[in-house]
Amino acid sequence: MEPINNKGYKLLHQGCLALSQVEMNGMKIDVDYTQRAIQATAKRIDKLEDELKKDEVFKTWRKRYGSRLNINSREQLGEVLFNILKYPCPERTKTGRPKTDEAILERVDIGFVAKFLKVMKLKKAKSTYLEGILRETTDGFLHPFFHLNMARTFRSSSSDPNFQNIPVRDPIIKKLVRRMFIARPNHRIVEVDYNGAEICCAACYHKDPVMIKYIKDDTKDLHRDMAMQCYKLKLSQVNKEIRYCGKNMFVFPQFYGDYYLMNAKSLWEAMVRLKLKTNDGTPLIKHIKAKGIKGLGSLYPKDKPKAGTFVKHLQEVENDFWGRRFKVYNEWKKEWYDEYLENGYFETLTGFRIEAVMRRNQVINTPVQGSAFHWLLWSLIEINKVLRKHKMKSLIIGQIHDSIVSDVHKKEVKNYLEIVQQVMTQDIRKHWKWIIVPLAIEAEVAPIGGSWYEKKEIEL
DNA sequence: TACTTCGGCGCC
DNA sequence: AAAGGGCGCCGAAGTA
Repeated sequence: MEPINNKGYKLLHQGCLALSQVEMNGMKIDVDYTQRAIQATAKRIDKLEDELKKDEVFKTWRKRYGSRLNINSREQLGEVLFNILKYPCPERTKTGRPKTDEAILERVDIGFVAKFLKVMKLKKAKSTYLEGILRETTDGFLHPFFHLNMARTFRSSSSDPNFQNIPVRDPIIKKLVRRMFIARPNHRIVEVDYNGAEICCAACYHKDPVMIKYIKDDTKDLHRDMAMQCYKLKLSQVNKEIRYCGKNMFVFPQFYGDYYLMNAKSLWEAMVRLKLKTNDGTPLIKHIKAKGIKGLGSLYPKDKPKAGTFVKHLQEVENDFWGRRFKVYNEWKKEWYDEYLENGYFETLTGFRIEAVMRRNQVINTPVQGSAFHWLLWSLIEINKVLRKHKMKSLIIGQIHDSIVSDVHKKEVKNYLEIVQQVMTQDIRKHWKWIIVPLAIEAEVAPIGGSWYEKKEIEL
C-alpha cells in the first residue's frame, strides 16, 4: 500500500503520532477490584469443576484418559462424547478432529456439557481478560498498543493487551471484565461511535440509491427488514433478538461475501439454540413451519436446494437481496473486482493504492473496512488536536475501529461532546467531499469515577 | 524449555 | 461461478 495523495500520507503520519499519544495517556485500572474478581472467579470455577467431577460423563472420561485427563481439553471431551458415548458428531475440523465449539456442544443436550461450557466461559474471562490485563497494568494504569501497520485492510489493531476485544455481549462476563476499567478522579468514561460506519462507507463506493435511502431515512431499518424476510415475519412480530439475527447472520455475512447456505444454517441454529420467539410469543420454529417451511434442508453445497426447505427460502432471499434490492451495489462489486483483475491494484477513497494478491471477497471488503476505519482515525486526530489546543484535561484513551473511548473531565463533558459531534459528523465531510451520506454518532457516558461497564447512552 | 500449529473465542 | 471480511490471545498437543 502507498499513499496516492497528501491526505493519505498525512493521515497515517498524524495517525501514528496521535495514537502514540493515546497509548501514553493510558487508562486507569481498578487493581483491587481485579484481584478480588480473579479470586472470586477462581472459586466459582473450582466449585463448578467439583460438580463436573461427580458426573457420570466425567467417569467415562477418566476411564479413557486416566492420569492424562485434562479437564481443559476440548479435544478429549470430543473423543468422549462423539467416539465413546456415540453422540452424533455433526462436523469435523479441517484436520479431521471432531469440532467442539459452543454451537456444536450445545446440541449435546446433557447437564455435563452445559456446565462444561459455563466453566470454559469463566476461564476465558479469567485468563485472557482479568489476568491478562492485570499483567499489563503498572501503577494502576494500562497502556494498550494501537498499531497501524498490522491489519491487511489498513484498519488498526491493538495488543498487549488487545483493547479491541473486551467482552460486551455476554452480560455477566461484560460486567465482570469491564468493571476493571475506571475513570480518573473527577473524570467520566465517554465512548462515541459512528452509526453503521461500514455500511455508510460502502455506500460512498457503490452509491446504491436503495442503500442511501436506508441510511438517510430514520424510519427505515435494513437489519429489521432482513430479519422479517428471513423468518417470514410481519413488522409487529420482530423484536430485538430477532433483529440481531437478521443483522449478524444475514446482512453482515452477505456483505462480507458469505452465502445463503451458511445464512440458513446459522439462522436455523439460532432459532433452535436461542429458542427465539416472535413478539406475540410463538416459537419461531413453529411460526416458520406454519409458513410452509418443512425443515432446514441439505447443507451440502452440491445438493440443489429443495422446495419447501429453509435453505431454498434463504437462496431466494439472497437472490432478492442482490438481484432486486441492492442491484447497484451488486453491479459495483462486479466492476470493482473486474477492475482489480485488470490493474492488479485498487485505490481507496481515503488516498491509498493497494497492490496485493487478494481473493475476490478481500478485494471487495478491504476498501470498505479500511476506509471506514480511516474516518475514525481522521476524527481521532482532529479531536485530539482540539483537546490539546484548548489545553483541556480530557484524554483520549482508546479506539475500537469505529468508536473512540475517552476519559473526560466532569466539567468538560458538554464541550467534549460538542467537539466530537462537530468533527465526526461535519468537519469530516468538508475534508473528504466524497462522503455522500449523512454521518451520525452515538455517545455513552459513565458516572464520575465510575467504570466502563456503567456507561449509558445519552441524547446528543 | 522453547517453539509451532490448531481450535476456539473475544471484539468490530 | 464461488461462497465468511479483519484482528489478538489463550491452552492443548506435538516437535525440536
